[in-house]
Amino acid sequence: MDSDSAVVADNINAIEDREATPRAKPPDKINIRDVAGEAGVSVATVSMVINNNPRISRATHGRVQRVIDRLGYRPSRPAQTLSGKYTQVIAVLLPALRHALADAYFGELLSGIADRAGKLGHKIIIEQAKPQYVKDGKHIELYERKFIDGYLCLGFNDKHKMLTDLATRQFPAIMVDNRFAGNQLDWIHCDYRLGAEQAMNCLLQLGHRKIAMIFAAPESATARDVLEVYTRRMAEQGMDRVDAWMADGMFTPEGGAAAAEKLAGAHPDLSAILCGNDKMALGAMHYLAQKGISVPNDVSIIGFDDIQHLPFIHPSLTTVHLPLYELGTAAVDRLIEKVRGKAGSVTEVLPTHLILRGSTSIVRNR
Amino acid sequence: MDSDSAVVADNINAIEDREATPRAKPPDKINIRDVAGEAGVSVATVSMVINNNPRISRATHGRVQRVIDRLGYRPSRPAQTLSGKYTQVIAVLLPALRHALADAYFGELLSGIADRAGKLGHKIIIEQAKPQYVKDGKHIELYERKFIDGYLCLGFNDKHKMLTDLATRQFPAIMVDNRFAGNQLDWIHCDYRLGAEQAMNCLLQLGHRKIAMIFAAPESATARDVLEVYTRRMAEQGMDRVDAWMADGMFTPEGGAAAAEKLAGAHPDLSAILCGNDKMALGAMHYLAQKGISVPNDVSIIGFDDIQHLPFIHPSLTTVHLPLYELGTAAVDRLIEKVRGKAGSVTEVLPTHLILRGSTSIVRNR
DNA sequence: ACCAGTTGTTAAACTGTTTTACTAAGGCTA
DNA sequence: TAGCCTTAGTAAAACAGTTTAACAACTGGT
Repeated sequence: MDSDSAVVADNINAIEDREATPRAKPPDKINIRDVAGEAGVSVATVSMVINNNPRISRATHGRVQRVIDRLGYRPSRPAQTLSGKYTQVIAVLLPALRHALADAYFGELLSGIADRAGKLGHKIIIEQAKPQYVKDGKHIELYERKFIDGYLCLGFNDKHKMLTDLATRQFPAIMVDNRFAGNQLDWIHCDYRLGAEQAMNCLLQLGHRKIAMIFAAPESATARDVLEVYTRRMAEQGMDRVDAWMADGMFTPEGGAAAAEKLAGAHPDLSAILCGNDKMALGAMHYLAQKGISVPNDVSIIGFDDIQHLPFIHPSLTTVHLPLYELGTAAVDRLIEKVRGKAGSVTEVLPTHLILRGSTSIVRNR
Repeated sequence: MDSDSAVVADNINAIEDREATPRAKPPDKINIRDVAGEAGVSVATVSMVINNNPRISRATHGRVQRVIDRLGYRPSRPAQTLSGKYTQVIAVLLPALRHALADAYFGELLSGIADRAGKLGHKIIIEQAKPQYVKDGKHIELYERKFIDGYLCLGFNDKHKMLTDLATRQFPAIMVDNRFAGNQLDWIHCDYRLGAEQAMNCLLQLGHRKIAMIFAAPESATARDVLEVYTRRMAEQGMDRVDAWMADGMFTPEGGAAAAEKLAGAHPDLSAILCGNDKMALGAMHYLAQKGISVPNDVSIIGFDDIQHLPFIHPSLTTVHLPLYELGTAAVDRLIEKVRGKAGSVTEVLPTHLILRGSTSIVRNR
């Protein structure tokens, strides 16, 4: 009977299956061997077709590619990584700031990074380096367990000692928009010096001399670049004791407002304020408006960043444009080159430019 | 002598190594076999130690663990993934909005997702579903090439047809803070109906009847939930033709301002505006302030989201708090359960609550 | 006709882990 | 004391690719 022979067949199959593939695999999950069998070539050939190896002839390539398409075969990334050298994943490390993932500055950098990485067939993993995270050595695991090929470090400064972990181990890593103490790490950042010169040129040419500065995070090298230019340009104008003309605005609008209050209180005759970023400039403008001090008629304001989508700011903000998106794309390029061993040490600077808008005007005697 | 026998042993090892591994491997890269050899156990035992398998005795576990620590061994994730079932990575898909990565709403969701995923030993990959990305089928590759275990979809609505690709293939995926056409996908979202009821209760109890609404994205199910409650509650008050009381604010402050202008023009007697999110509420308030219309004396405003860090908003905004952070953590939990096969279909709602601040007050005859 | 060189393809080794089936030893019951 | 569970550990197969040495089939030169 059919059922009998079926049983026998089943038993035979069961034995053979036991020998060949103990657990039956779902037939829809096809691998490189299936493709090779179907195309009548070896797995090596299929692998070479996938990777566009020129050793394969056009004819074979086409034939195999057709089988791949027909079967809907997709190479397993974990297998490729295990066998090959790279993960095609890069980590984006952020500091433990509460709203880092909702920030215009990081958002612009991340857009550039994500777009470029995607275009180059890389994925990005985003991690926030919270204290416990660092204590557990998760940032080291990331590379050592072969999750990633390398790191992009955003928003860190000299205080973040965990970066030395990456430096001493020689992991491929690039600091984005900053430098790290003693150049232990490769870096690429906007030309904050140039930006500061552009801003100071603008204010000085408009006749301003009593220029205050709202800075933030002096533990960051690029922030110090700006401070240094500001200090020098002021000294050139005979203003030697600038310390009383500077206040920390903590990178936030509220901090900017508080700093503006402090500065305006100490120097009622100030005619311009240079701000370390747009958010602090926004806060300063808000404070001045409340006090009935007109921007730009009484006080001129310049920011840094040129963040998009500042809603309803009046007057519009004159600012130093930082090419953050381009910085993100360039950082990805440099990191991948570094991973591939094609790059020596990376130290690169991207030019800024001033965007003249409504918050600056010629100085007026007050 | 000891040194002699050591030399002999070395030679034997050298020969065996030559046979086993033709190319010399860098000695710093140690694997499970090295650990097994050093500890005098099989690789299986080491594997079981790593994974805390109870089959291993306390004594052996301790001995092997010590070797692991001494050698600084870290299991290779790609190898674990290849051999095992899971990648321990989840994809966060975002729509192709220009500043999605700099948005307070997404930022809060992402924080919850990132924190919870990290705590559970998972990594997150963030991808924006741009047209070309979808056309290339990258969103499908992500799962089929075993980059990830599953998807969290943020900010999508019924218009995003690419989600059906995930649904038809039965990939583990959860829509976060929305539903998808015909419930093809699992979802978890804030209780927008409840939020709308809370907001309407508030306004009605304050005596408001001429309540306008600034909505956005009616192609989104949760947005429709709010509209539906608004329409019903208005109808209960005898207000049947509400269409003229509604305007699309596009989720942006500018859109909110424009919508407020349109509504205030059509209904100079309106006494309150319900806004689909805080950003549009902000825009509406800005427009009203410019027109000399006082909030809340002349017009009450209620928003949705309770986004943090709205700088210098006066009066402070009464709003429906959405538990976005918690939603993010819950979404991760549900997705991982689903990946592990521990969950059936996921349809979950998280309660909202009203935060009463300064932008609402009792109605006043105008 | 023979040898060298080029081209295209293959077999086999290798990547680093998990898992399953098996074994040996020890303890318990009948 | 034989028989049967447990317990703790091992050997080997599987996972799904890449890489390389070797080889076969041509081509061209002498």
